[in-house]
Amino acid sequence: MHRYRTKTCGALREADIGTEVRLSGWCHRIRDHGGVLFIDLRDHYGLTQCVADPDSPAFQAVNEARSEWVIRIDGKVRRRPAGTENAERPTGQVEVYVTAVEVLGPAAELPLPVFGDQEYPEETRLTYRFLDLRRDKLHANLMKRTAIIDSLRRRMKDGGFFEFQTPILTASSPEGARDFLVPSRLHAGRFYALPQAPQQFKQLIMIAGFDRYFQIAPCFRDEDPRADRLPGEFYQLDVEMSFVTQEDVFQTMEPVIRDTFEEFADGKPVTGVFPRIPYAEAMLKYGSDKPDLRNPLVIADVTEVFSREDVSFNAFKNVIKAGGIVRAIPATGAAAQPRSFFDKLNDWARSEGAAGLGYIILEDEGGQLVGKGPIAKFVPPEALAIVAERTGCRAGDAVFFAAGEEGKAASLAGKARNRIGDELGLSTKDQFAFCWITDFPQYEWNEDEKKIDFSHNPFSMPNMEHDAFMALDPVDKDAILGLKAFQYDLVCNGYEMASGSIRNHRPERMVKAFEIAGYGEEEVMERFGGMYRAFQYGAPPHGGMAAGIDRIVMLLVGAQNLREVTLFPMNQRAEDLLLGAPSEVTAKQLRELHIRVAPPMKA
RNA sequence: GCGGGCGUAGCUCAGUCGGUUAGAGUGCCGGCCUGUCACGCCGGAGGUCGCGGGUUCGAGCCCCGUCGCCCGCGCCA
Repeated sequence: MHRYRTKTCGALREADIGTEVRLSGWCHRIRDHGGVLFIDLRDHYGLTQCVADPDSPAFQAVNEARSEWVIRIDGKVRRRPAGTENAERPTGQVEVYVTAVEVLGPAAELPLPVFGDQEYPEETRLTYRFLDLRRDKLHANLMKRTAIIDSLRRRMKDGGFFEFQTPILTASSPEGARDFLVPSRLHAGRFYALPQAPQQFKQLIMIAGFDRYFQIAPCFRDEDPRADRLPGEFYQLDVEMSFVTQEDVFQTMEPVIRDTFEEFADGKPVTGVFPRIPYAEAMLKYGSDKPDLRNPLVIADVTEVFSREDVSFNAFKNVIKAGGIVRAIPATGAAAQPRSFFDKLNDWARSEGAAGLGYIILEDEGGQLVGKGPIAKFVPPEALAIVAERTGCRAGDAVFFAAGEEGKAASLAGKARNRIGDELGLSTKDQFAFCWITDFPQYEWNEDEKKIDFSHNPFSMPNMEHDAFMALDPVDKDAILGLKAFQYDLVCNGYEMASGSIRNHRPERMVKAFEIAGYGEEEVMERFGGMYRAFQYGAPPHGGMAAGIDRIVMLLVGAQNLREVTLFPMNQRAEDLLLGAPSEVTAKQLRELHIRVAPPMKA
């Protein structure tokens, strides 16, 4: 007989009745009836009810077992007495009558119960992550994660992609986030960096001629986390293809993502053909470059309406005079809402730093559309009709207005759209609503530093014919800021799921692109010398994307936080509470690395 | 760095207007119980009310400070 087990705790069925088995696992629940004693023995595969009574030679030993002890039991499989079967468990028709017990690993009193689905504080959960991971929900989430990654990997391989491993110790890179640095022992004062993404490597792989690359790649960024952004490290499905247009990337990756979602969505609908929304349109209609398309509300621009002579609402007129805009957010059916609904949204807008959210309630009076509410009296019927037409609103609806500087008003309108949709229950939550956001601007204006910045990825290809781009005047701000790129995001339910671009693979165009953003040729050589050199020697047109694995899993298991789909996440302050990272190191280690610690001065 | 929420038994929480010895559930320990599967019943142990200071006859509760965690902002091409 095997030292520990002949069957797992999820295996026994009626067919096994009468056989002698050996099981090992954790004592999940113990029910002591004095004369008869039940232990639900748990392992990765399931639960098996084990029974002992005073006739069993193991009765005393079983009696001493406690929650989460790891024990081995020997026994005989038997049919449960009629009426005591448990239909909820695959093993529920049978039980094991215990004849021998060996304690393999006793457990102290638990700081975190494994049984039940109660919520516990993050700190406790992370400190005792190994216990937390034993719990049903988390265990299932992590298993789903591995299944999803298997599925993605299989689909990529079936699509003709090859999986490569790129370096983890690499050079500090040009991406926007802060790098994690690793001091070099052999080179005093120099540092490796952990990759924020394998961006340059995957492009070099294309230049090396491997044609189609993918990797389930760890990425490292030293930035503060959010519920949908893990501290420190996360995984991406990183993809790159040669001789492709943006359309090819969409055609290749859309089925991978859609089919994976359909496979794991438990029947929830998944977008069949992902709509493509240009960035500018997304900012107008949804006030965001990651719109939640489960929400049916569509924002409209009504700047023109509030500029009309017959509209006398000076608060908006002044905004428009100062170069601002007014956006209208429909609130379908909101006319029936109590006053507090409108006040709450207004208070929220103020808490977001806005002056407020104006609104008009649309009502029917004798067949005519009339406006109600604080600012309705400034908007005559003709103007109101235009607002109604633009927003698709009718009597019984309400319209909210966000006014201000263009970027701020659009973003406020977007957030208001989310809130209004939620408050009115307009979104069908149980679905996966995808879209591609396309035509991102190549550059954006950095107001703080009064300069032009790359708006997304410095390696992406400007959407402009080569000669025209090379002829661009770097000081022609309007032309530069109007320039679009072959740069795209994949969005699902308001989360950015993937981001990618067709790359700028011509060295002279790369230099030009950086020149526009204020980098001299020398600096480009210094910081991106490897890429620049590679582009000199026959670089194929190429492009790709990277999808956030953790976020995909989070959506598919319905979790609100990435920690629910990560084995050993760090806390909000990027600490590993279980193993104690980051930690201090010895003076010897520091000497070897030529490092001296200079702690911040205490005030 | 900033804003918000939280911090009371191993764990999840309650604690009224500032007033007796700080409670419940669960877990733990002991006892009873031969068919439970969130077993049931009886008893017991278990507290620096995050920490420091202040106001008060009296502080878990009020005030000031501080620490920790989470959420958001900044940040994250």
